[in-house]
Formats: sequence, structure tokens, C-alpha cells
Amino acid sequence: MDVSPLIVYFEDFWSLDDAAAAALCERITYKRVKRRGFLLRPGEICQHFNFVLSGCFKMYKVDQKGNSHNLQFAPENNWIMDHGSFYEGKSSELYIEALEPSEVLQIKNNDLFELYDGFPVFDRNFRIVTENAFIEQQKRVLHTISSTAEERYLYFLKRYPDLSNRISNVQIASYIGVTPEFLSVIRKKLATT
Amino acid sequence: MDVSPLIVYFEDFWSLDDAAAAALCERITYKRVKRRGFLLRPGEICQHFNFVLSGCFKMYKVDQKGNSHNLQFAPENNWIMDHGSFYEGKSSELYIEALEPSEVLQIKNNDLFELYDGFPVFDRNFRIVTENAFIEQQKRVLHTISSTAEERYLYFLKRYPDLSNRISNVQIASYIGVTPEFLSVIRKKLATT
DNA sequence: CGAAAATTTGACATGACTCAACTGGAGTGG
DNA sequence: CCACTCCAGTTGAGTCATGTCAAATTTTCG
Repeated sequence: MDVSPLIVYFEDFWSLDDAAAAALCERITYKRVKRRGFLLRPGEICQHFNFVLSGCFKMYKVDQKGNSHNLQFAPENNWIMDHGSFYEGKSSELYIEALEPSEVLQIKNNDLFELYDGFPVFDRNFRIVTENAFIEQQKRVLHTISSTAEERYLYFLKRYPDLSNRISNVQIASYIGVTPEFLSVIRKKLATT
Repeated sequence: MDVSPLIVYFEDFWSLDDAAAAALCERITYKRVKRRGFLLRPGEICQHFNFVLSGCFKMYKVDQKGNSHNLQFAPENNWIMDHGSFYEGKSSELYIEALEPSEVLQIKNNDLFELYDGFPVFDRNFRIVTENAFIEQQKRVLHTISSTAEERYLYFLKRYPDLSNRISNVQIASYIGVTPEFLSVIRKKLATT
């Protein structure tokens, strides 16, 4: 199993020593996911931390009316999982679906807990990973409650320039919380300005 | 310094041994904050993790038009700080203000880093604290992008039953992202249903 | 190439905001 | 204890942002 992208990833935080790297290596599995394939569906319990090697995923909820709402995108070198379901062991209400043909590295819940207990460096690294995710999400909350749809769209473009060329406007609309039709209106207005 | 409420708090996660508790104790300071007093203002760097012993705080941003947007409330036994400013060392754009006369325990940034380095149990505990905060915030994002103002209000009441009796509707309106006037309309409608 | 999905457009409906006015309670100082 | 102010809460009229629905067009991907 080639976990080197993940080892490299952790070097930005707190590097793994050989023992920790070996322990991680033993507990990682590789998975290939087709476009439109799922890592998680409502009713399932999220059993894995998923690290995206290539491709891109979206995590979303479908409401009573059948509308989808994107919570998160995860291109390569990002984590994606339903934290709530994972840690509380409750069934999820979210989908995690591949937007492109993708590859992930997976750590199963008990394996992760063994890593936490055996090597404090994993507590450290995942503390930092989670803090960063929290900070990003907080900025999103702030934007969502204080900005117009147009401002939220512009922020998305600025914050995720690579993603905006890679995923459809339908997906972006669902992320920023507007209908695709209205996003189209916004884009038209911006284009003529 | 009586840090026992904080020691008790950590027992729900991973209990501190005597050495860790002592180290924590040495690095904690106590602060009393008057109603409408501030722990943080825009332009300042957030230097402390704040654990609320009593009272209640709000963290909010004021936009260009002068409107406030509440990001978080923190009654007793909750943490409040600007994670982004704290970890990135950048000046904050947020206020943290007491809604009631309050008391907090503070850990300064370098002291926290010493705790992290000296006692892995703090990496562990703050990993868990941050994960829980992340999960809560994720639920909020989901609600904010997928629910009407009325649904968001009802969710707030259900999620924070104690807070809704303690803070004004102006504050709740700012949290759920509507004007106080419109919240009033919602409440009227709910009362007559 | 063909089916499915994305994007755009327009007419219409509605949720939520703005502004201004009014009410009523809580604190404050005389 | 009163007069005063300040702020939370409410109400209503008018407006704006965004959603809904339906249809036509273009793009994507299998």
C-alpha cells in the first residue's frame, strides 16, 4: 500500500516517525470509486476517515422536498467523512458521492482509535486538521448569514478557484444555498459588469 | 486558582492525571467580565482560549452596513475564542462580548502550546472538543442552507432550550440570520398555530 | 452517436428586508 | 416614587431578493 501522499500530507503538520508511519501504513486501505459512486448513504454509519488521493467528492443532504444541499467538497489531499456519524456511531443522513472517478485511502474507526492510543502524534495531527476545518467552516457560516447570494458566489470563486473550474454550477449553487436558476442570473449579471 | 470546573469538564472526555492537572492549573488565569464587556475586538489578535465559568458570551461580526451577525453563544462550561485569529496569529474581525456578568478561565496561547507539548492528553482532549464543535457547526450549516427562517428558529429553540429563555430575541435573530422584525412575525405566527 | 444532465431564460409567486412608528418594561437619577 | 431614557418587541406598508415552474438550448459522458 502506497500511503506516501498521506505521509507527505502530515509533514505540513507534525511529521510521523517511522513507527507511527508503519502503524498507519498497516491500517490503511485503498479504494477506487467510480464517478457517481458512493462512500456513504443515509442510514449507514460512517465507518471510515477518507483521504482523497485523486478525484473529488461531495457530501450532501437531501431534504423532504427532494432538494440536495452540499455541505462539503473534497478534492485530492482532503479528508471527507461524516464526523457526527463516525464518532457518535449513529446512522448518517448524508451522502458522500464521487463527482469524478476517484481514489481514496481509508482508515476504519477502530484502527483510528488504535492509532490515537498508540501514537499521540495522531491526536496532534487530527486536532490540527479538525481545527483548520472548523475555522474554514466558521468563515462559511459567517458568509452564509451575512452576505447576499452574489457575495457568497464570489467568495466561493475566490476561496476555491480550482474547484470552480472543475465542478458544475449546479453543485456550486447547492453549496452556496441558492437555486441553479438564480445562480445563472447572478452569473449573467456579473458577466455584463 | 480554582480550576475544578475545568477539571470536571475534561472528565467527560479524557481525565487529566495529577501532573497534567497541575500543569494546567499553573497556566490558568481567572477573569471577571461585566455585562457588555469584551474579551476580543476587531483588530486584536485572539490570545486566549476562554472557558466560561458563569454568565454568557456572544461572538459576532459587524458588517459594512453596521449589522451584527452572531456566530456563537457561549454560556457556562463552553469555550469561546476566535480559532482563526488564535492559531494563525492574524488580527480578528470579531467581537466577543458578555451578555451577562460573567467569569472565565483563560489559557494564553504559548501556555496552551506548552500543555500540548508536555501532555498528550491535551491534544487528545482538544481534538475531541474541536470535533464536537465542528459537528455542531456542520449541523448549523446544513440548517442554514436548507431551511426556512421559521425552521431555523424552531431548531434553535430545540437545540438551545436554556439559552432561548436567557437571551433576547434580537440576539437569536442575529444568530439564525434574520432581522428582529421578521423574527417577531415568525413568533406571532407560531403563537397563533 | 444518443441519453442524461447542465445551463439559460422568462413569467410569476413569495419569503424576507427596510423603514418608520408605536408600545411597554427595566434601569437610573433626582 | 416619579420622570426619563433606553432598548426589546411588535406592527404595517412597500420593496427587493430569491424561489418556482416550465421550456428551450447546450454540453457532457458513456
